[in-house]
Amino acid sequence: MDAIDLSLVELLRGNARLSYAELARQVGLSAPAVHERVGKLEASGVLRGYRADVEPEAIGLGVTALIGIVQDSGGDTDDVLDAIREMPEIESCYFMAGVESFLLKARVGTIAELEQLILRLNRTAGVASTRTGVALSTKWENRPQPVTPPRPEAAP
Amino acid sequence: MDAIDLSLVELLRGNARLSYAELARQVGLSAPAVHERVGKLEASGVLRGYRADVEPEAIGLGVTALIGIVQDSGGDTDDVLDAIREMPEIESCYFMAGVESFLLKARVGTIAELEQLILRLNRTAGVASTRTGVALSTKWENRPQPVTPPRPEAAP
DNA sequence: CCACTGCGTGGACGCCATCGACCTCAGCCT
DNA sequence: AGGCTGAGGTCGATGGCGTCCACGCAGTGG
Repeated sequence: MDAIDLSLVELLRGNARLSYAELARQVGLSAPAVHERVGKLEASGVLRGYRADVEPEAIGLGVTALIGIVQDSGGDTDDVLDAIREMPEIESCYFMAGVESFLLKARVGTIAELEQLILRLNRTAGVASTRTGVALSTKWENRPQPVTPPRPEAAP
Repeated sequence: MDAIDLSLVELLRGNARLSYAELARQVGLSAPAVHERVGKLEASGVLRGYRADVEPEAIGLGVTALIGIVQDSGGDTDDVLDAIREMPEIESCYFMAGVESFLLKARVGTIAELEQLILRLNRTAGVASTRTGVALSTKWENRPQPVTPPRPEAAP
């Protein structure tokens, strides 16, 4: 992970469809060299994939909600997690410090579907209660941070 | 936005680096036809961009926090929004129903940086208070929903 | 009936991805 | 010192891909 790798990651965060030739020009290497570096970044898990950023409303997902989950005392966290994982509407899942064990981001088409989702969550074994807030609008999402300050790190 | 467009969006959500030729094979059209369709989807804002999905720890962003913002009574929402927008650590920003006007997702390198960020937010004009929860781990994030059920919609 | 428009195909051509051969340099062993 | 070795780069070749253009083929309105 040197400075060139960081540049590549940065460039691909901004536009994942850049060609290797274009990346090569930007970082001042040859295309095969960039090809190999990107391959290694993928293999090492730094680059986990490439996703199109889609306008949610365009694909029928106009309702966004943030849902906090309070666990039953004695409930198994992994069981709850497995149950949540089976719900495709849950786009993100964070395990949190605090009273609420999980914070979920869900996207559905309608408020009625959100209601169904919340009912399903409340019915899930290990879930004591939920608290959901509806997003009136998404101002932005997954904005890539401009640069990576070279954080001091132990050399391998 | 017909079924083929939906397939293209779906395919690109799964892997934004698929070639037009590969997309063409998958949807049963020629490469130029796919090229044109994708171009129109981009122009119409359905496809907003293509992002590499990066392991945050790998680029020095190991701390994730969710922050709720309560506005001052009488504070201007847009002013608060503008201030938030200037903070690069805020990756997502939702305008919410409820006591907290905004729900932010922030990523920073260290707890110390998070502290600084929270102080900055509390110092921002129009912000009455903040409430932040730290994510102990991110189970998953921005998982693409499997398919889009063809939701009934008014034809333009 | 015919022109127009939208949307597709097929062909052409230059650029790109990718492979293999080779180069260079640093580190290390003898 | 000298040479081995491995990492990581360039260069050149080639087959596939992106992209432009001309054309075909509905469906539509005058």
